[in-house]
Amino acid sequence: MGETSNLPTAANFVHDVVVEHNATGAFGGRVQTRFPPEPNGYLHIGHAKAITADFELAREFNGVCRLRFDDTNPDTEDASFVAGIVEDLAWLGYPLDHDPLFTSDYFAQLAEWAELLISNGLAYVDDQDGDTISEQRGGYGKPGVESPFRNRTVDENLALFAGMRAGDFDEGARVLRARIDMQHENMQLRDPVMYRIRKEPHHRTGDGWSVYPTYDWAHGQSDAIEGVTHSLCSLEFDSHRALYDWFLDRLSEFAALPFEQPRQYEFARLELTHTITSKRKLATLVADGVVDGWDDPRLPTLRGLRRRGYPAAAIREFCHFVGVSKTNSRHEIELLESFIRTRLNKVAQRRMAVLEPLRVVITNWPTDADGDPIVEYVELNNNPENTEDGTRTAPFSGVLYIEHDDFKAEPPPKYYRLTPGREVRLRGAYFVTATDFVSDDDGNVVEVHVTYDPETKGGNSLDGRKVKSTMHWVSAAHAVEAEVALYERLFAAEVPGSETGDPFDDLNSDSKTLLHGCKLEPALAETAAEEVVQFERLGYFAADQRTPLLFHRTVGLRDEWANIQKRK
RNA sequence: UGGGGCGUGGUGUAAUUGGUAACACAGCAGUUUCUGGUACUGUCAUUGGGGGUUCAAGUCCUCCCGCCCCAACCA
Repeated sequence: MGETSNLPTAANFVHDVVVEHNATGAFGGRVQTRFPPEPNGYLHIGHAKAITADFELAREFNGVCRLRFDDTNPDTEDASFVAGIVEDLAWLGYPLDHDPLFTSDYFAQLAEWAELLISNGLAYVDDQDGDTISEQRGGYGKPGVESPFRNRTVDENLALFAGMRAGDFDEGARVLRARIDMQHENMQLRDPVMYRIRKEPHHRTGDGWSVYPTYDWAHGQSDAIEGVTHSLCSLEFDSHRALYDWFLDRLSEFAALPFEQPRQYEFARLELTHTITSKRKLATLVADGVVDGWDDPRLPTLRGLRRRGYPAAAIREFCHFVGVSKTNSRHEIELLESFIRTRLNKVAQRRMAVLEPLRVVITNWPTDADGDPIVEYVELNNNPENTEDGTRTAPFSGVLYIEHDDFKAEPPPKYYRLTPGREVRLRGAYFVTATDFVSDDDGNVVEVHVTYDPETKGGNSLDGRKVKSTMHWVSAAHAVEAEVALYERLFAAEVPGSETGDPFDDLNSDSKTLLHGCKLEPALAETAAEEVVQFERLGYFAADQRTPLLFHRTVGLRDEWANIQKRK
């Protein structure tokens, strides 16, 4: 987490609010936030922004931020998500220093407070069904209609709510509603539902409850119980703030709240181009097998990004840079990728790997007494950005693999690489000149013949002669075979669904390419699981967490040659 | 249709709170380079629109326009 604090100050209006509060003595200088996911899915990049906003705000003011599971809906929640979220949070850089909190731990307190509101005529049991209640709510600019059950006596309400709690009624038969104002211009205040009946067992409380608090009734009260001061949430809860305050205001009239009343602040959620952050839609992609699970490297889930090789620190830096504001916006995925590259450029070890191999024979390479090509070992830098990472050695011999794209029988304009008659450098080894090539029946080049200049050992010419390009290579006799997964954007459109309204219409059917028979330099066989290395000239690649010799392309290098080709 | 939020370059975020538009990404043009990588240089907006106040407005006033959110017993 330390790195983040070294970044320049980014936009954060909540930060400014806290500064203001501290200046005026609000909350006694205390800052407490919370990250409140519902355990009904895995965390994604959008959550990363909320997480950094919550945790970093607390950290900056020496406050505390705690994880609280907002588990008020037994229909959708699952214990496996609880564990997954805790794990992802730790990976992101926020390991828990406390047992996670659960809204379900406050169910008893919440119910007690609900009875307090009932006793003061501020809540009532409604026997109508959802459709009726919804109709009576009215509409924007249209008045609401009061429920015929709105004026039940306190005793009747108390008895009925007790019955709801006892499980006397079926799901949907009754709800507890706040008694506010059916004509309120803010629809949220038109007698919102506080409790509904659910018979589904809860992942923690089991069959202990048959009524469950709604988000609105649970959230502010949970914040108050914990002593949260600044309760951050996304923009769409803006209209809920009045309700958040109403509950707390009323409650504080009848009960002593343990802390000063928390306040809610809304900020814009993080949206990125070429991807989606809807939990429901991500779940659909997983369920339909469009991707290979929640940790598919194409997904914006934290576990997907992790598997893909995105460094947690880079994600944090990105979130910090993006800041906290109220403007609805969508960041270009390229910005995130630039943070990934910047970080990886500093730390990733350089290696040579040939993804689409083309056989190269050095026709003048010397042989030993048995007639076999001799083998030399060349020394290579592990990381030009950090000489302390030292060097390694790679075997070089008379038969090699180079990238198929690195040879063209007929070079296009501005092509610097190998082509008949041209001399190039094989990184760290020798200058070679293409003399000939072999094609198959379809005209595809299958082998290139070159001659090498023994005077250029190590990759430099004695006469100062320059070469246009330096290419990576792998010795055929020593190559380690591997699989490499290449990823493109999961969604072709910048804004998935912008045309048809359905994001899935913009799914890119070619988002994954699995390459077999890739040739790696021997040092790559020792790559640790999850380590990200740079395949020189190609990009950053992450070793799979479970399968050895499987690499995922994290992100490509910036590629000017690709831009040149695109322009044509 | 009522209420609320928001509009600065291709994208996102700034602007000492009225003082002459900054940073990053992307793009383009170059320099350096044993990665067409990195690094470095240059270039790329007059702030949704109109009117007003002022020596001075992205910042204040006013009218208009546009986008987003709210009528789940989801969160």
